[in-house]
Amino acid sequence: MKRTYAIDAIATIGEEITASGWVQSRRDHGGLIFIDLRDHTGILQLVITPEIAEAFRLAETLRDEFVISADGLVRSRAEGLVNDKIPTGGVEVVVSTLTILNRAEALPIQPFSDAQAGEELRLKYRYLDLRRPKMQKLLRARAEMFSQIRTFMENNEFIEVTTPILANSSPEGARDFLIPARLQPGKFYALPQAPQQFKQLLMVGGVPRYYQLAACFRDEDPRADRLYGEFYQLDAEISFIDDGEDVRRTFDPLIKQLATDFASKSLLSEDIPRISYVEAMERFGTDKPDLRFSMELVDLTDVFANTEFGVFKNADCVKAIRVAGGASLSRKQIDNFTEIAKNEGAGGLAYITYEAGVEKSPIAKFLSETELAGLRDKLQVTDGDAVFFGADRRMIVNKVLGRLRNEFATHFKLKDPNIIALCWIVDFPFYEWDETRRRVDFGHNPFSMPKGGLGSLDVATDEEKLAIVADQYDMVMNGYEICSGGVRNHNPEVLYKVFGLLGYDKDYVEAKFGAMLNAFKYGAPPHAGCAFGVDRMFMELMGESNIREVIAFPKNGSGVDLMMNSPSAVEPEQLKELGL
RNA sequence: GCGCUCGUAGUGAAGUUGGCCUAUCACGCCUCCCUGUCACGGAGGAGAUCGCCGGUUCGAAUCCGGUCGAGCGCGCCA
Repeated sequence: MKRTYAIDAIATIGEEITASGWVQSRRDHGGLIFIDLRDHTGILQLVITPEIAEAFRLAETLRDEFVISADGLVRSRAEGLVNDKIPTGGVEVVVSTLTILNRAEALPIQPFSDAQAGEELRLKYRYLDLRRPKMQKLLRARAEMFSQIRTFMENNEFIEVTTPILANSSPEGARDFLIPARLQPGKFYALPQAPQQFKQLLMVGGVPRYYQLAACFRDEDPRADRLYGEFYQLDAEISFIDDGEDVRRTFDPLIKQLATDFASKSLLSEDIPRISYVEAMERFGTDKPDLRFSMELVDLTDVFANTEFGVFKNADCVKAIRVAGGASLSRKQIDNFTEIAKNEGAGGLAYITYEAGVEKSPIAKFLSETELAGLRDKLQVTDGDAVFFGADRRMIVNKVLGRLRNEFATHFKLKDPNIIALCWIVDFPFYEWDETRRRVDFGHNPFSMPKGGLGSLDVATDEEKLAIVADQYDMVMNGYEICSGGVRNHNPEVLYKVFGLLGYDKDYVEAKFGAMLNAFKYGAPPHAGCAFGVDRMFMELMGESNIREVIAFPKNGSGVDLMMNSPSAVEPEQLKELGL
């Protein structure tokens, strides 16, 4: 007897096989029973006739999702009995022995219905949800992507090193998950937000090229593109390089391969553009631009330098985006976009629509003919377009128009799901202005190298500090940040200095990063690296817009695993043992 | 923490300008019939305190207030 998956039955006509799986459906004709047997390869029709009395008796009791095994002869179906809708529709198995391996109660959700259950129930009964062909496909695709990544890394001489899950709390960054240390009462481990320090220590330890498909843990509120609690990174680091471009060039082929060979998408361009942070903010209003559509921000501050229109006159900066076909937007739709603009900090949303060569707008009458002409010229306006303005402080204008650019692209369906547009955003500012605390703070990773090294840090004013550029870079895929990396700071003097500029003294730095500073005293090579958020990248490559959809057992928005009921209370004895 | 949207049989939806709702439909579930179906078909049946609490009203699934839960966004995420 030969064990067979559903799809393999096609190749075994005339043979006796054993097929196992779930009952997808039972069609009981009284004197003849058909069973659709389902496994991960598809559906196989079983035929049970009353001549085989024992099998027939069992078949009459079958219900959806019973787990069964059937022995029988594979035969071609007669003319007219072929089912063209499934690959195995030309064959069927005449059952000689039927075994019920397990029974199933009536299901709380119907995984195979067109009307899919709500997410809450799908997560609670994830093991049923995972039986759907789509989820089976996603599980296998993720394994395939991981396999291609590992092959690529190994071909490029990276070695995988696993780093501790029980690690230290990191002072910067996200909220930590803390683990009480039983053997060290009063002290705590933390789950790593990323293996950042360990991978740098591997460089000091003489590992030239490290990678890891690393679990990372952050206790921050989730989003549609951000899982709660835990996620995976392709974490990598290379020693003896001091230029981020070397890292970027290393990974360009991998990401292109995943987009084309793995996900069967088209690249917007073979060459992956490098765009500076400042340029990205000016052109797209964001540091993670979706390049599948243009609709760039155009600076009109010059055009309106001498304007009489109050809103523009009083603004530091006036910019606009041209929305092709925007003149067709209804009043109500424009109100919706205005609401979005206001949520991003805009006072309102000025706009002009162009129809039959005439401006139609609540604000056109405040603008001179020269201004209107300059505007048309700079934005290359044609009939049917609409132009939307931002006028405020430069930072707010960029943020508002950047968000609107994205919303308009969604509204006008400019985000082609078959195209992958990649870019690297480079030269992030080392420091950022923290508006709430009214002070300069780290913009990103304090471990990255300021461009220009120690010399660049010889500054005093906040303005000068904010102008320092870090050798730090992100890769962006269709508007999602999928990678972040940098040339690391392997020089203790520079590390003291970058913290010093924020008012932290040597003792603070040593207390927080003692292990790494110590290591750097004994011969640390220059090194650089990056980390890809593989779950988010996988989501976009699969054309999904919710990251939980592509993960086997995700937690919900409140950090709860609805299936396992975690987190949960623990026994008082357990707490006592931990001294809590 | 804040904003927006949502919450109706096991599941997915309709009803939400108060009364015609004794709440509709599909799928699922239960009983019976049926030898070529494949979303099998046919006959019958059970199943909902309309998330929860309170209020307005002669009357609330529907209006109001509160509360709980979910999704999305903001804050947050070096």
